[in-house]
Amino acid sequence: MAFALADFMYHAQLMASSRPGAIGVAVDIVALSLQADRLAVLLVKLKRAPYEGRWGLPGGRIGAGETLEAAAARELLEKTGLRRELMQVRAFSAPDRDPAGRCISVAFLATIAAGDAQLSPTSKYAGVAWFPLAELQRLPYDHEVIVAAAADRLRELTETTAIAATLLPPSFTLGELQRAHEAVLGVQLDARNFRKQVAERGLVVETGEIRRGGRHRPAKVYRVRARKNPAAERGSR
Amino acid sequence: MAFALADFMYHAQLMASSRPGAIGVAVDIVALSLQADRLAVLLVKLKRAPYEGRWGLPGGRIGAGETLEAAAARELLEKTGLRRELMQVRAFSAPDRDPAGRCISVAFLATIAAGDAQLSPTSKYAGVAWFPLAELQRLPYDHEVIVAAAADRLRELTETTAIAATLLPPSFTLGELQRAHEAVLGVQLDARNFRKQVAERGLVVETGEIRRGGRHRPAKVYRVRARKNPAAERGSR
DNA sequence: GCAAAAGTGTTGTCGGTACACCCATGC
DNA sequence: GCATGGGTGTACCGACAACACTTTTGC
Repeated sequence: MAFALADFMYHAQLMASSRPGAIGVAVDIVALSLQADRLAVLLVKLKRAPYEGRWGLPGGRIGAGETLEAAAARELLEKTGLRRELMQVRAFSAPDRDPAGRCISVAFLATIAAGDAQLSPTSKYAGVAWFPLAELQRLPYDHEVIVAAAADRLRELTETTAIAATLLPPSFTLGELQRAHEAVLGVQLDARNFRKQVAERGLVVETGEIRRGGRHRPAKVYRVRARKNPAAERGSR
Repeated sequence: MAFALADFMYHAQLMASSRPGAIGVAVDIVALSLQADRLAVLLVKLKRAPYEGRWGLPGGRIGAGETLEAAAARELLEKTGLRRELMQVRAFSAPDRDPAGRCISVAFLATIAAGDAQLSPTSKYAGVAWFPLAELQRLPYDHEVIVAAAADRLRELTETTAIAATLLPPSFTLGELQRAHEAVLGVQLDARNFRKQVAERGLVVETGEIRRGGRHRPAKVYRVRARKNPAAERGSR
């Protein structure tokens, strides 16, 4: 009986690993932040062959009872100590993307506030560091493509929402917000137009505080406003 | 013998779905088309427990050497005989979304031209049919959420691209294109503004043909223009 | 001739962009 | 006093929305 069971288990496992359904499912996290007013991505020293020791995106297999979103949040927490809402970017599934075996990966985007970017890596990872996007080295797996897709998504969102504020501390000046937008979009913005639009859209509200520092006029401090309802009427086109 | 094999398969499947690393990976296809000027989704009679016999999205596990995109294209081909480019929507991964065992699914959107909507189901599926989105019944799994997400994606794309033309035959009149946009967006459009914008964006070109039919003035026939480069300069905001 | 869809222009509004100067402070 | 970033208003333009009538055909 015991033998029969072991035999069954063995075959079941063979079936499982050779069956088309037995494909690894992982998440990769593209955590973006501002470092010296430049967009930077969080990379970790990988521990798994064949890329052990190289810098790559944090990530890993999803757990049995876990959604992809939960797995991504867990991985981010383990590697950085940060809890964040993550946005799905898309799935990457080239059969040869992981030389260690078939594994698809769903990429997630996380925005990290500048103040939180001081890392508290756990013992699990020796190295965790920010790398400016503009001068990114070659990355293992298909991580370069994933980073590019996530950055594109952030750009799209920045053009219509206040997501760039999540790259800043809870309160910030309009100058800081403008520099965040510029870093994400990769363009220079006109201060007057930028302020006008931020005001019109009602994305931020004044806190009443004033921040002074540097040899210049003090700046009003703002925070993001609780999301306005985006349900807008659609007109004719 | 046949019984033993079936029994073994059943247990192997149970095993596979209970192993942490062995999470099923599937695709679901949301094929959208126009039926009588209304947006409709392709559903098939499911064959797998516990929803056998119910209508649901076509889909299935991905193969060992297959990308998600290839799997989605294959499933669509198998169920409808149609070859189409598919767009990723997003991944759905609630642990309990499939009562038969842990399985994440990546949803794909396909647009089917009205002329191709005559189905040629293979013997593999008894039932394949179009269902108007507006009056969709309850669907098994999380298919309702998936359909909604795909329809949203189609709406977004319709507002900026000529994707709605892919719901039509290769050549079409502007009236047909307008009705396609209206069906997708769920609003009435102004004919003059619609034509003006289509012309300005250069999304379509005249074929030179004239289509006459019905007791009214004949219409010029158009086809989509090879994609204009969407690389546009970004201005200040 | 009449029903039915095709086809066509103008006007007002609004959002986006370009552009230049004064303000408050630290040094 | 000067360097630095904060803060403000106006004018032009292009995109979008609203709006009505003539054209061509089938019946």
